[in-house]
Amino acid sequence: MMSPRLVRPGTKSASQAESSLDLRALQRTPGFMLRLAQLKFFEGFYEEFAALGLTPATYAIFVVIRDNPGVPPSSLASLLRLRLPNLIKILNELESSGFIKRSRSKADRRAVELMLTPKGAKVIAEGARLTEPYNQKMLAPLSEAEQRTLLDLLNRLLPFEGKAS
Amino acid sequence: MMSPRLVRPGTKSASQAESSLDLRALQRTPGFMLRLAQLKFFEGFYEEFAALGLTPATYAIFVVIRDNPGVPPSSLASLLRLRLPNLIKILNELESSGFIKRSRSKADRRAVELMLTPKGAKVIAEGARLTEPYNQKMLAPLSEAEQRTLLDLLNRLLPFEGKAS
DNA sequence: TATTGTTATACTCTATAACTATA
DNA sequence: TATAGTTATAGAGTATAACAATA
Repeated sequence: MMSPRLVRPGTKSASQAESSLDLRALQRTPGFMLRLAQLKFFEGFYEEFAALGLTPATYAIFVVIRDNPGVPPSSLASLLRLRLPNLIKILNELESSGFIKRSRSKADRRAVELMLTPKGAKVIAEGARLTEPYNQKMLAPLSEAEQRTLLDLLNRLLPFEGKAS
Repeated sequence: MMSPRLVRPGTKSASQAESSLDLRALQRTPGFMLRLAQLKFFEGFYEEFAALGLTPATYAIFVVIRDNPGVPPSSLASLLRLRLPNLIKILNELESSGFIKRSRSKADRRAVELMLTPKGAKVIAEGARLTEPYNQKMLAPLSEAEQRTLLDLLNRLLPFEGKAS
């Protein structure tokens, strides 16, 4: 050991323990706080949905196809803010695993229509049952009214095509 | 061209135009909305701060070192939610570019103390002047009261060591 | 010629293992 | 033995370019 010091053992360093850092500037930085919040939600997601093999990306893909059967990959990509080639790679895996199927549009034979298979519908149905408890766990520090406010503010912040709920 | 149709030209597909998709489930999903919001802030950041060569990561690093001179890499990493090896790589670049300097702690010669050089201090000072207009631009759809509410809710959501403002 | 989907590929970000030096 | 920092490296996520089929 070294000479006696005023901070308790377990702190990182006498001069700059983590708990004594000045973080006020970052706490007032919305972009930084949004990043931390998103990391929290994604880490929690992997824990909660790991058993189903769902990732945040595949969860969102399943939900959009479920609610919009026949949606083309291009719409799905722009909606989820994924580049089309990156989405295609995921769709290839989901199709070869039997969760979705592709078919060619009769009206425009370039276009692809995406559908859930029964297997895919089953997975997202099971995932949907985990969604509420998961969201409640992540949002636990906020009251129900505050949770609604947060969601509303996020919706208003984003330039969505369709109007928010 | 094909036979007449009811939707206007320019829409993606007669059956599933983007603007007619049902997105309500995702809009009620906080993790998804947080991801979109964070993407918006990061894309806006790169546009606004590109001239200074700042990224969201280096901006945050500069701010924490500025407000906490001597902070060790390990504290910085856990604070910014970066893995230490990944932070070290960034610190190496920042040091060899002359923005920060490392020195060994006298009390514990394993520990490194990070400081801004005058060059680094100048960059973050210039960056700080862009911060308010940038945040206002990103948060424009919200009133000032709503902006404060959003920031407050995000702070309350996160298990911060130091108390929020 | 323009659009949809696809492949190939490169680049950034993130994660893990192992090493050095100091304690 | 444990800790702080560092290196090397692998993996995931994201980006652009180019091509095939269809309009």
